[in-house]
Amino acid sequence: MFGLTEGGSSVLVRVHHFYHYFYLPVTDGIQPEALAEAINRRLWNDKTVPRDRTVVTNVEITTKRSIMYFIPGDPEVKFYKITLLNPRHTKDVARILQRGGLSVKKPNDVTAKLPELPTFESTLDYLLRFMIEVGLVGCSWLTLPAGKYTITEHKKSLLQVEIDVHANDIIAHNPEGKWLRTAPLRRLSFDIECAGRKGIFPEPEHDKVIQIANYVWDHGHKKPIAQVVFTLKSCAAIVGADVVSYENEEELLSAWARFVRLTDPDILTGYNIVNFDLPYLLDRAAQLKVADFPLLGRMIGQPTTMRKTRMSSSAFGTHESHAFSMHGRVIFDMLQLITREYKLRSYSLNSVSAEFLGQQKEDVHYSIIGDLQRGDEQTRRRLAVYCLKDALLPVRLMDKLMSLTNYMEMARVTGIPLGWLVSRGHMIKVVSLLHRKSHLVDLLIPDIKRSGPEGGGGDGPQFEGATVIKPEKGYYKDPIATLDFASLYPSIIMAHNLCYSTLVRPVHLAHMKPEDLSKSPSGASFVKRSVKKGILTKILEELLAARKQAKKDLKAAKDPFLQSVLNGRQLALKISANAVYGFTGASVGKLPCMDISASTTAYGRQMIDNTRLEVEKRYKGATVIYGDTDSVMIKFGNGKSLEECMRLGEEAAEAISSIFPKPVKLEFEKCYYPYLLISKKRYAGLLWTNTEKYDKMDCKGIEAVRRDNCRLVANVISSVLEFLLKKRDLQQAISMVKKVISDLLQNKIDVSLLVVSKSLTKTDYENKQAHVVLAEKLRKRDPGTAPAIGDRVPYVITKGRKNEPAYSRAEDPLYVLERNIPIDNNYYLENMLRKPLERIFEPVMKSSVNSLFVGEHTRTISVVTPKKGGMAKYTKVRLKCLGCKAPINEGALCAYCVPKEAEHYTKNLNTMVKLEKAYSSLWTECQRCMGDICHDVLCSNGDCPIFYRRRKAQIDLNAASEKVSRFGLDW
DNA sequence: GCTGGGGCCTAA
DNA sequence: TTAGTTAGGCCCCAGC
Repeated sequence: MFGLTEGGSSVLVRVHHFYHYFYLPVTDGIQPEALAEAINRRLWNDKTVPRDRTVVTNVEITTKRSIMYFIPGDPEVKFYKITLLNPRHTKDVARILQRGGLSVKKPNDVTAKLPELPTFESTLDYLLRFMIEVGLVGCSWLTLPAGKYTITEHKKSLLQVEIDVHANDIIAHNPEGKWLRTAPLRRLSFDIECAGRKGIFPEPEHDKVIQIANYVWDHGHKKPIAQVVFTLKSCAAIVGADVVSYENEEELLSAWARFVRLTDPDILTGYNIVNFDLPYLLDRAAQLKVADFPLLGRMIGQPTTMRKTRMSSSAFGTHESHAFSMHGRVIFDMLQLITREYKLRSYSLNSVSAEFLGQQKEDVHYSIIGDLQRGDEQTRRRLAVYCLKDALLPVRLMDKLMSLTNYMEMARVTGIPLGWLVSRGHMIKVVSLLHRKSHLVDLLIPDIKRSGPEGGGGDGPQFEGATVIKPEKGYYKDPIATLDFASLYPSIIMAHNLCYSTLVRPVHLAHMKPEDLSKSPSGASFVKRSVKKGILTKILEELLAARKQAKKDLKAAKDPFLQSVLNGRQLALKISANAVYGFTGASVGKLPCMDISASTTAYGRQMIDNTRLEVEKRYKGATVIYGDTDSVMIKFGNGKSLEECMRLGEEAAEAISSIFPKPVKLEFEKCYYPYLLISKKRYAGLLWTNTEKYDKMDCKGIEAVRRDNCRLVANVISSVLEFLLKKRDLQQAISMVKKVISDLLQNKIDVSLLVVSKSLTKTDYENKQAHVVLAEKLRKRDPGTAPAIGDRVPYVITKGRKNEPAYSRAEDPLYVLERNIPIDNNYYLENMLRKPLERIFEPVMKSSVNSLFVGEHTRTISVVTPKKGGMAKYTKVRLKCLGCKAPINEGALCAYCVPKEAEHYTKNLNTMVKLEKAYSSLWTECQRCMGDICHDVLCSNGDCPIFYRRRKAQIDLNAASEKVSRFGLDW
């Protein structure tokens, strides 16, 4: 175990005498010793282990029950507890028993062949088994009593203290009271820069690592311990940071690895370090044969290794990733964390920093990095400042988002180690909770057979889900009350005692008293809690009780650090409670049980139906206009005031709650007033929780909150909704839309607002799609920077050739900007803006919605000649007179316009001056953003609207000054 | 021009 | 070696 003492010294605790084990149901007549011998012999014969090795050290008979099914009379069952010397062989031993055919000697000397047998808990991780048995949860404190441990003399690790202890002597503490606070874990945040060949994205086989910037910052401290940047070649001094320069790359790498060992962080962080910085460094060091570089872990002489992984889940999507063996340090990549926890349009460090920290960073394109490196110590300093910022931002994000605090609390609440929260999915949390609770009451968890890839699983839904009430679409000027079931699925599981351990199989139903049973609407039977309380019920009750307590403590807490810990805890408890239902329904999981999940949703469907009936029965003139899963939206009648609506909602929630079993609770939470209901899962309204002032505008499922359209659409829809709901001014909404349409058709909209981004989710697609086709195109342009699976691909739709399909007209926004490729404005209007606008205006407009899209404002302005494709290739661009656009051969004006030269010249000059001003103000804005008004702006941040405007301004300015120069009046 | 299904993303 | 669930809207491609 790696950790810290109260005084802040780092400690490695080496735990001895804890052996892994699992269970097997007893076969009559087979003695434990004989079973142990048979298994060991089989392992020798199979040459799994050499003959001098004893794998199974002990088998004993214990009395337990399986967690699966309630059996009439709830009889105890005998199991062999099979203990192994080394957990590594658990799988081999379990497999021998599962397959059957093991020859075991009976006491009467007859040899019996074991049948195929189910094993129990052999897949439980050894580490988790240890923690459960000792009562230890992740990120918690433990005591080693004086005299019960020894301090190791010959250390094998980098930690300050190394201790040997017997597993039985460890005293674990619940993270409460005195043990609530967390240890000040040391974080090292780093970022690398690399460059070599011009214009090519760096590859570790060819391109050097030129800088590594670092922040060492203990969690909970106000200031960093160190800010260090390692550079290749000299670098001018940076105030507040240490600069260490090397002439040779091998030395640089070796020195950084030494720095890691010296600062010895508990947590390694950064942005995309898992899939870029760390693999790059390890590959590069291998290439250069820097032997001591991989020694980044805390165990002396144990190098860090890396392997590629591919994780996919419906929750996180598919991601190709890397796994590292780095003992004693948790790799906490902020990119990974943020993609998991937040749904954003873009996950670039820039965009994420803007979103959460309100600050941008200079985004230096990789092609410029090489030039800065090849310059002098000043340009390298420039790069180092940039690199340091990239190392700082991840720590800032971690603190701002409370990521570490929240994750540590999640580790405590679910009992798993911190690192697992980053490297594994949601299921492991429930597995841990299930094992912990089961262990206390002698229930065993079966190892379920893995069905093959095409086995039991399959693609479609495995059971019926929730009800979505058919919406009465429209715009409601009356207040709409919303009633919600609080924690619906957890409360159903508790109310009906749904659990693995309470499920009764059909064959046993006849042997049970009917009054002990309840049958769910989906047909499964469970025993009532008076007979046996389910494990899931217990887990959920404890989670919810703990959450109540955490919220209470949070209110009472004065210290902001403790407040954040407690807030993290109540959040973790809520997430964990909600994960239980999903776990039972995860068909490819550790312990799926469709009877539980299908019953849960079936009860839910019944409850929402009943709620609706009750509301409409009890309140004359009330209608449930919509509802989804756990909520109903009620219109109590015409002309009701907000106060009345709230009072009725309150009353209805209270009254109707009583018809459901405890702890189910229907709550009145809010009113929508006014309310726009577009369709199932799509609505918007002003949300009121008091009668004084609305809380906010709430949008669900509408384009304004979706990430699969461009910002222009989201912004316009948001504004329209604001006009309609807040100001209730249809005319203003209409004129705003007309203005946007007019701007769009006249090319006045920023490219950044037209960028669409979609996730690349797989490799083989059936149909062609814009983001997929573009990703392929980009791969051909530059394989190094092309989007990978799991990335979001940004694009704009260009004009392209005539009749060219939309998917092949998608183009990289930066590419479009640089080459001045025309954008298909009409496509944006007709295919992206029109339908969403129609859907929103339709319920509120008396006249035809079509009027929005015809008229003066839809006049198109002629656009620049396409530079590529179409006929442009074959036509030579001819000069045109700047006065009357007549073709001319040279100069600025045709013969007719020459007399007015002074006038035309002044006009063009004024235009140029105006553009110059616009450009320079954008330039200043960028300089301000990068925090340096003395240097060139190097930023090319594809997420920043200013960047697009600045580039566009530059292009326009160049065109204008080109025109002015054609007059040949060089002053 | 219509329809079905793939794909994406969201609600809960 | 690993992955929480179903319901549902809507855009676009592909095929007729």
